[in-house]
Amino acid sequence: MKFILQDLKVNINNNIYLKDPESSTLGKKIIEFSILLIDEIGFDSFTFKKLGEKIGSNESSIYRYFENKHKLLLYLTSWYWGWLEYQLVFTTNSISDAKEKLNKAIEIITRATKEDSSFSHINEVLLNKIVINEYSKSYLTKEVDNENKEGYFSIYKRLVNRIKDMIMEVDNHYKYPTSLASTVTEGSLHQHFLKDHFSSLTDCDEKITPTTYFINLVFNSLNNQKNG
Amino acid sequence: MKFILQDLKVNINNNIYLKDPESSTLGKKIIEFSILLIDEIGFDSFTFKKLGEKIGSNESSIYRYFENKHKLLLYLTSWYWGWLEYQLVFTTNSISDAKEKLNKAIEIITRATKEDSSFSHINEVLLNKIVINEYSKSYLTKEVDNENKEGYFSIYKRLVNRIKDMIMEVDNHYKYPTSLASTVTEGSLHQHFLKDHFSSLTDCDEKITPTTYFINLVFNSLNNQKNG
DNA sequence: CAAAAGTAATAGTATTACTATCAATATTTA
DNA sequence: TAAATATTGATAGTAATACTATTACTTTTG
Repeated sequence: MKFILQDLKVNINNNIYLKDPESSTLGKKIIEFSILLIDEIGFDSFTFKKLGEKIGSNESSIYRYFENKHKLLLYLTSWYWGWLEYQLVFTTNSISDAKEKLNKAIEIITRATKEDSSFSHINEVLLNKIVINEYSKSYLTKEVDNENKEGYFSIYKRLVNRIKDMIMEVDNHYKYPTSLASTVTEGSLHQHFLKDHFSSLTDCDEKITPTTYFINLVFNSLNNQKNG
Repeated sequence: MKFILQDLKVNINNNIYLKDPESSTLGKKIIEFSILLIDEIGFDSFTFKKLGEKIGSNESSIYRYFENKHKLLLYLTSWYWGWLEYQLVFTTNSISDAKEKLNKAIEIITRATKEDSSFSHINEVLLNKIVINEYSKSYLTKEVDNENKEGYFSIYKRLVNRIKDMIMEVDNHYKYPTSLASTVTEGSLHQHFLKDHFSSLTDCDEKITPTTYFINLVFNSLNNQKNG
């Protein structure tokens, strides 16, 4: 898997950036160190000036790649969801049994990223943490409808849609496959957050993972005589 | 119900404010118009200066009530959850059947607020919208652990805990009552948001409400032979 | 080797997020 | 009712943020 992922280039809507960060050394540095810095100080305190200091570059150089830090967050999170989607498709592709396939899919989207694939400038473990802590901020804005129209969230939407399709493969009488898919995707981030900061609001801990919980939740709902 | 709610004073952790906004006319004006203004321009663009202009008061006067806008958001959302908790307790109190009780509880926490009770300076319909759009921002911060220790989220935690208890009353063998309770509470806000901005990520619309979806989700999981 | 592209440095603006001071006005209490 | 006290408003000021513009230097490429 690692070998194949080496050639992965996530296709990100090119209106999110002004200049493709993958196209230059500075661009890659911006991505690499923005992940480290956002993880370190949080997105709210993160500024292009601080990032510039960190990479020994000028603030104005960073502005040539991204209009503002919001767009950078959209870029990072899009990359993350694209990376997850790749794993999802790659891993579940060969599974013919619908239940087994869905089971694997839930596992992939709900697990914590534990290993940095280390071939690239992107630290996936930290990026996963950033998505848990900051993703909501990318869409809880007054501009969300415009940005959605522009296609800034299309990778995420495609991912949720894939889960929905797998749910329907298991039970095409279940009435809420889309909501269930979005509940698992977003709810997983939330359960991870609760585990780290509000342990009294979750059953998840070292033993019980969000994966365990969500697999149980989903399969309880599917092919269940109560759901009709 | 309205009559009783008239005397409601939600008990908010007094470290959230510098001076109790309920204690003066200006304080109440701050609460009343901050709800209108945040709904109008969003929390990110909201500033105390703009609020001051709106209520014909000085920026510095508002700073005497709240340290910053983050604390004001904590105040508003705490009030909202306290108000919901009151409704929950009041409405479910007399119900003896555990399933019926849980059903009613889910209804209360997942429904959209449609009517402003209009007795007070607080517009609950708009406040509900603010909670949907902005609540996550109150805890997705680097300060969350300290603020949690200070008790800034205790009303929310107590509410989720009440749902958890009701879930356990219905099925005390179910393994994830706390996660299910937090999934419903947070997931409900999320489904409402999706309904308004990402309709392709939810089955909820005018006909299917988040209430319908979550009641189905919860009762499929409880007393289900698969859940063991 | 010259042109083009990319990057850095500097400077500058408007806004934000406050703090401090003092005067004016209301309210409380002796 | 006068004095004391609390509350609010006005003004000013600071440091940081979120940019934009210009110019010059450096590297790549044709």
